Amino acid sequence: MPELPEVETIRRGLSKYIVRKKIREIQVLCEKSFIGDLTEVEGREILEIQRRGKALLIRLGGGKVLMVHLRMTGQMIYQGKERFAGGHPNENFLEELPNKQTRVIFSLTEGKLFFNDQRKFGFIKVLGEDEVEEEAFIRKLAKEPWEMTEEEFFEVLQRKKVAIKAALLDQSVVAGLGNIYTDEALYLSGIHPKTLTDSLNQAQAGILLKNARGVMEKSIELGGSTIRNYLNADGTRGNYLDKFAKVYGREGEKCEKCGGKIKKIRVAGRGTYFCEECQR
DNA sequence: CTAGGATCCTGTCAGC
DNA sequence: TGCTGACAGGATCCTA
Repeated sequence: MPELPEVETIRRGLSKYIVRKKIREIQVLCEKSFIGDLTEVEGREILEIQRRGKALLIRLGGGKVLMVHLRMTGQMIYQGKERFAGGHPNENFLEELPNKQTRVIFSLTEGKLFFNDQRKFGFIKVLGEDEVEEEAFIRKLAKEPWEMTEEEFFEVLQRKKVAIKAALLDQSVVAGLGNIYTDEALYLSGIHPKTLTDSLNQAQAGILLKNARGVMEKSIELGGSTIRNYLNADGTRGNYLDKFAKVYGREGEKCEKCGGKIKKIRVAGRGTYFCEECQR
């Protein structure tokens, strides 16, 4: 799924196009993708888009909120005079919509907003303003890397005894990291993904937190995985990961730092890339 | 507390 | 060409 940088990119991009427009009508093409009562949000104005970890909170008039979680393959695509697409990068960014993977369509006062989701793990949920903090996912969410001090991060890790990769993926430890940025941050920090959290010292924890911030900041600057960098200038397909990923998806390639081979293993149930030489 | 697996679902790719 | 299994940028739930 889209991780924090992609969700933030969607938040910023979509804000330009849909804030101050009204939701005229909602079509739910897949029941499980939309949780709640349509009629509570139809006719409402879109006031603001916020983000909490990997979740979007679309604030509406009347004290209603649409919580969006893209999970693995969710996408938000606005089509008005212009198109803005973000989330899981695939050809849906360019295709005529709706298509087979369209789950929900929001008709706005101008343009349409499509929620596409190949695997149907994502969802949009109607909440009241006062229900947001009680919502299960939001309630468990830790601070984002920028809101947390190095000491705080170190203390959380000290209290646990799990593989550091599993800890970074745990949204109650730190919010926003997913499978890619976790591998990248560990690589930059020279830490093996299976290292137990309580065996890291304070300096290592500090470096890791800084690298987690750094790698996501850089990705946000590049616009995450949006339509802008999904296409190369000549119209051919491109992978935005090529721009900065040092280990993710690079099994068998040479490590930039030491020339060692990049390996792929399984940690916390996820495919995990790392350099056997520099990450001990 | 932990690890590990299954689960939700669709699609693609490698290997036979 | 067709089949099969593995795997996928997430999170939760279950069992041992």
